[in-house]
Amino acid sequence: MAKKPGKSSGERASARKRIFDTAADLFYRKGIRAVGVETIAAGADSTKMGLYRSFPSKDELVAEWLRDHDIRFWQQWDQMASRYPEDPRRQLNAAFRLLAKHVADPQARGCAMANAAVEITEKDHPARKVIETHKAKLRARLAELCVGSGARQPQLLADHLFLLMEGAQVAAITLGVRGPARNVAPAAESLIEAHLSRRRD
Amino acid sequence: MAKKPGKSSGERASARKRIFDTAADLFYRKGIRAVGVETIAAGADSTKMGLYRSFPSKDELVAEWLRDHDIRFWQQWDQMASRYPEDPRRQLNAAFRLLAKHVADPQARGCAMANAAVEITEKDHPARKVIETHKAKLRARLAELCVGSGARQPQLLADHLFLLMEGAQVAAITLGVRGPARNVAPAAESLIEAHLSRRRD
DNA sequence: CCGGTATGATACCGATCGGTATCATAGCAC
DNA sequence: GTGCTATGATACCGATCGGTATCATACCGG
Repeated sequence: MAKKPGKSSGERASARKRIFDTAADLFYRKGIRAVGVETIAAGADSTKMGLYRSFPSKDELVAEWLRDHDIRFWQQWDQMASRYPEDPRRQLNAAFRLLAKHVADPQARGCAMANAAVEITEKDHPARKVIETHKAKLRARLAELCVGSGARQPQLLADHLFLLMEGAQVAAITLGVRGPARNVAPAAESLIEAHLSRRRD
Repeated sequence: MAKKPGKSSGERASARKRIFDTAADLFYRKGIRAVGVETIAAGADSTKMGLYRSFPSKDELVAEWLRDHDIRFWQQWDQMASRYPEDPRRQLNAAFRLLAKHVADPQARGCAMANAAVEITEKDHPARKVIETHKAKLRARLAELCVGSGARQPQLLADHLFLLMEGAQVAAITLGVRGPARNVAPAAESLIEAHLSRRRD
């Protein structure tokens, strides 16, 4: 059996959890390659040896981080979707409101997955398939909602919306919260409407 | 006086140029932090010392690379624009065709500026203002064209198109040429049309 | 009390990082 | 020729990289 906190508040989390959380924070804020394992360990009040007792390598820690990000992402997504059951059009809308909220946070620095894809160029890095799977799933889920919304060309609309999502995240990095990123929701709305209205007649 | 090649073909370029070109290639393909100065020098058939005779630091070399990228980018842009004088609508169209061609190249790995923005998190890095200036200018030029095209809300349309551009570049990295990136041109067309047509009546 | 499990501390490994100092040489202008 | 400029070669610097080995200790369930 693992740890049962016993008393609730003052309990110190496991070294593994502290290291993982610190790594997640530093990787996202400073970048993967910019953060060394020693820095992570120190930030977690542990040591490099402590890190390597819980994770086989830095590369695997990175992959672990992104797997966790993927899980949390879809938890949020499903929770959002469950608020508008049987209404894919509203789910689409809610997804973009969620995204808009995220890119409006001055702390935010884009999408962890996409940023990792930029930094990691080795094709055999364990994080690469995590990233690709995540983004492929996002594309597919968008397509589902576009089908459900009755779009004329649902896969095409899904791709358009996908581009907006990715663009908003990177635009938040380069031009900040006052930049184009803050207009991502109305952009999605335009695109959706254009794809729902009959073409001309 | 500087180098006059004299005979045309077999001439070896200056060490500075070889180093610069090699750095540009490696930074783009492998990432900035993933490439050391020694690797650059070796790839240019020079030495680390040769690199530091032409560039004050790696950070400055990076900034120099992005400045050069900025210049070439706007040269291409202006050349494209000059093919449709007095027709901003067609210029917009041409810009997205140019982008579509770029993201269709399997060699491409997104936007050098945006990728650099992801990798460089130090706020005082000399490359950061290059990136920000470049992207702000892109946003402004798009807005000009949207005004000229008679959009109802030109700045808003410009931001929407900006998001598509950034999104296509990053989507090309994560999901490749067969991913959503290849549909960026029709996405732009939808957005433009939606902003040009009267709202409903 | 005993024995595992988790953890910290420290020292170490070879490799690479960005950056510099020094010496030699090749070409070109005068 | 004499210089000056550009370049290569090599050795070095302290710092950090990812990763490991070893020792000690603290806790916790039997």
